[in-house]
Amino acid sequence: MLRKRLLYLAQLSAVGFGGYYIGQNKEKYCDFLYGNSVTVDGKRILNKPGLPVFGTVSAATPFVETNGSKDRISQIMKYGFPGLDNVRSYDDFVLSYDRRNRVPHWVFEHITKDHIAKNDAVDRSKCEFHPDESIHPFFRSQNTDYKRSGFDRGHMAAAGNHRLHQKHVDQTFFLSNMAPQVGEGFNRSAWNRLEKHVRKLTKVYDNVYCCTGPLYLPRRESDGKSYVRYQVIGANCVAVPTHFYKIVVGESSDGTLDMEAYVMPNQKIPDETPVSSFMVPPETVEKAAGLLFFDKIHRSKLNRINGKKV
DNA sequence: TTTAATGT
Repeated sequence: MLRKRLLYLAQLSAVGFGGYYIGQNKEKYCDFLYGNSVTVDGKRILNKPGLPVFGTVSAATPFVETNGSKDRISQIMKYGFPGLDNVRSYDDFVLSYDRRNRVPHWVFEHITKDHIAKNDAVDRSKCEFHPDESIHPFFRSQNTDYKRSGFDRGHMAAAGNHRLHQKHVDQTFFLSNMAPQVGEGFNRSAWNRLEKHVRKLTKVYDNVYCCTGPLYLPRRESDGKSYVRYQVIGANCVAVPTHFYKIVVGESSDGTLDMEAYVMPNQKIPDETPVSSFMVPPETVEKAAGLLFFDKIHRSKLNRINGKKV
């Protein structure tokens, strides 16, 4: 049974990332992206989202007081930490900003029927893209960075998920919520279809929780070595991600939870490609992004992952 | 329908 599940996950991996290499070899180019188990004290543990194998609080967390060492920490860090995670809370979504790449690390949304219902008081065409003044000017992206770059200012928290108030949609137009996306064939089609799929989940689930962000995946080059290679645009060198991920949890009225995870390459994707072909095991995204998603979810509440009973 | 850029 376990063997069968591992095989299933391996197949999903091949399908999901195959999109990046359509018609090319499907050879693994970075083993850690595909691993679905970890070794702790010599024991192999199958990764499962929602199972914080290592605990959620790092031993290096600067705010944990142990044996009166707090004073030492404040001595060392007297003149400030170089960075924490730059979390920004807006009225209807939350994000963590990647100051190095001038795009989000992750964007979190809670979506219900109400949030996406038709609302004449809300008009997307009134919205304008604005630089986010809450980001330090060194790390802030500007409209000029995107202008004539060939890339769309692609929403991470989708405008269509925030139709409760005009103010909510407006806030999704901060450039801190954007990443450069291929326009035709991606943002305006395949990625848009994925966003619509997520909105449709509110027909099935009372509550939908959605985390979205960029990935910079390594690929094998002709010398046989793996490199992470991505374009940067504009005077502020805004990173063009190689891929984007979306991890969704649907919560039913009885409290049971279903999870779906997707990775799509930031490139023109044939229109007929079904959204489901971009499904990947959630832990694959976690390893690639360096993030843990929904790690407060208790295993007993998790019903399905990517449509498969767990 | 929703996703956007470009040129005037």
